[in-house]
Amino acid sequence: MALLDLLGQRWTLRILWELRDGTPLNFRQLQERCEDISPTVQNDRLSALREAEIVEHSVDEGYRLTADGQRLAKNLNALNTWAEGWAKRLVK
Amino acid sequence: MALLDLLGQRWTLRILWELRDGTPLNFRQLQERCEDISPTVQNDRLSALREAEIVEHSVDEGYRLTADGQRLAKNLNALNTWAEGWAKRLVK
DNA sequence: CCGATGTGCTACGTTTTCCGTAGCGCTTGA
DNA sequence: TCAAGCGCTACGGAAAACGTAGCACATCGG
Repeated sequence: MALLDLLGQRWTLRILWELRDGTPLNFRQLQERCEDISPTVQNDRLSALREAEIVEHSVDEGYRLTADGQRLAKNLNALNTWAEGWAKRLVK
Repeated sequence: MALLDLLGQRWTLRILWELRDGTPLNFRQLQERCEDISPTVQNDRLSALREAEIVEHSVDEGYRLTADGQRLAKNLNALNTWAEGWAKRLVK
């Protein structure tokens, strides 16, 4: 599972999470959303995601998911649905 | 998303991946499956996953997914289905 | 032309995390 | 009694991430 190597790095999932709804974000917008990410790591992750053709960069719009990336994002949404129920059960 | 903090650590996804089919593994078996994980980190992750009630430990059987964990694992399987097609597209 | 602003991105010293190896304390079976 | 297996930990070195500052470039108003 090469995917696990990619996703199992700090911030990778978070970046995909912030891009999941399809609206493009530029470098600094993404940085704000991710709150405490350093630009160094952000760029590392974006490079890897672009290499993997999950994220693409348009000069005038910013970073956004590719078609593949959007399919992946759907899985993240499913994951989130699960996580909401899980979080409730944990608190109780 | 507290879940992302948990999953976005090295080895966490991999551990879940190795436990996904439901058969329990003990500490050393899991270590073999994960190949290069150090016991320190393995124990850190297992502790966190047990805290989150995603993984549980039975003395005579080993580590296995909880009911919640199995629901999570289904999402991982879906992710894997996606990843297989994705990997093919990348190579071409 | 010239500064102000916004872009993606990088340099670099510090901090945090992870790794690798060895081995502990405990239980079980011969 | 003692060897083997269990979960797990100590600890020094290596790797990754962080935080801050700022670069090079493009655009736009004056």
